[in-house]
Amino acid sequence: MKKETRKQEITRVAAKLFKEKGYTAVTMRDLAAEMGIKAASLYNHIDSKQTILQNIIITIAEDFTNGMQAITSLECSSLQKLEKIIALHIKIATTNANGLAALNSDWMHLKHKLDYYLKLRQDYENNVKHIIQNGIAKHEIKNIDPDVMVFSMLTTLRSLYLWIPKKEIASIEDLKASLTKILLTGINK
Amino acid sequence: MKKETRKQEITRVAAKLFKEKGYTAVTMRDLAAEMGIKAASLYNHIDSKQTILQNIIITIAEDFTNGMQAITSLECSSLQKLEKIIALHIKIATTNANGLAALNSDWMHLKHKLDYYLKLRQDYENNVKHIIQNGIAKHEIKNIDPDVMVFSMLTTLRSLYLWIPKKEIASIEDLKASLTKILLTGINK
DNA sequence: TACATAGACTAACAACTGTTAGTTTAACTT
DNA sequence: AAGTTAAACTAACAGTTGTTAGTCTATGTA
Repeated sequence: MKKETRKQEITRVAAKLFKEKGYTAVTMRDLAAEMGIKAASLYNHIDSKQTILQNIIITIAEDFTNGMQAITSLECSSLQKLEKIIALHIKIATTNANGLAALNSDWMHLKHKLDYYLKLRQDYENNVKHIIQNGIAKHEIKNIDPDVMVFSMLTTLRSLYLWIPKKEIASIEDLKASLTKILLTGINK
Repeated sequence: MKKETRKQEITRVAAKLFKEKGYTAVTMRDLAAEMGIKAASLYNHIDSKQTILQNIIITIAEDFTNGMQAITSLECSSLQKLEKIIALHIKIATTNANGLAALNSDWMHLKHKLDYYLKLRQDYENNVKHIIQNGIAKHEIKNIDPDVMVFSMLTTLRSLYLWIPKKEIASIEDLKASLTKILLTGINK
């Protein structure tokens, strides 16, 4: 566990502020004050406000993409894959709740990387949908509108960052169990 | 159906812009341009940017509160009440998707009415939780952590505004049916 | 016709925005 | 001891922000 660089510290603190007030509402002076320095000093470490947002969001989006890649290449049932997806979301939400907040609320403020982000997101959703469609075809999953299933499941999982910080670490396993039961037995055949 | 006043028109257009970019990122000049007038002219109709946000959010929050009050006073099973709650969310999301977006993303930018909003929201959540707890006590609902159930159900319902505008009006009834099945058979005993 | 009103306009404000330039200071390296 | 560097600082910039004051114009009413 290497010591955090100043740049990483700024990114982490920025994510926290973005979660509280949103990207646009957080000024570089706010961020500097939270770091205990002046706004101009931030620029010794980072290029711009925009690249802070980029770093936060793209890092997480790629975490999801990599996680999904691992899951799709598994040889297991659709339900088991969905279970892995739930675990992936819980993992990332516990690791980086603040960053997830920025991803969920401020992605539209991305500039250069907006299209890239949207592609990663769309690919991810398509993967979830294919897993569900496969499950329906193999009679593992109820024959309900797959779009509605994807929506219901992903909106819950995408909001975990709001929820997890309130729970103690010990109960994360319980959360995973409850959530799996709620999300999957509703569609399990 | 009375004709929309200029003030209502501004509120409606503001909600649309707030949905796209968020409250802070939308300037009064943006809003004026969308209305086809100059920023200063807006002030012939509204008091401030803040009161626009207030009107949007508090109106909807009170719609939810009133809807919940009607539901809690019903004499029916817990599952039927939850079904009514799903219907309430779909109703409001179809009526005012843009306003819901502002409520979900920009409530923290409320000033005078922030505490009032938070109270309405907390009361609403408590009501949902009580309905679920009652259902568990009466063996209508599976004995899973009620907090996780409330979270899962409400985050899905609160995100409907993102989803519904993509669907045609004809399929809203289908959506309601699918969503009820997904959300309720997962917890139904 | 005379008048009142609604609703647009221009001009301006003080405060705040992200960012740059140039400088200082304290800690490591040689 | 001398030199280098990381990382803070002050000062300032050009543009943007919400909002106010005062003015003009068309429409409806007496």
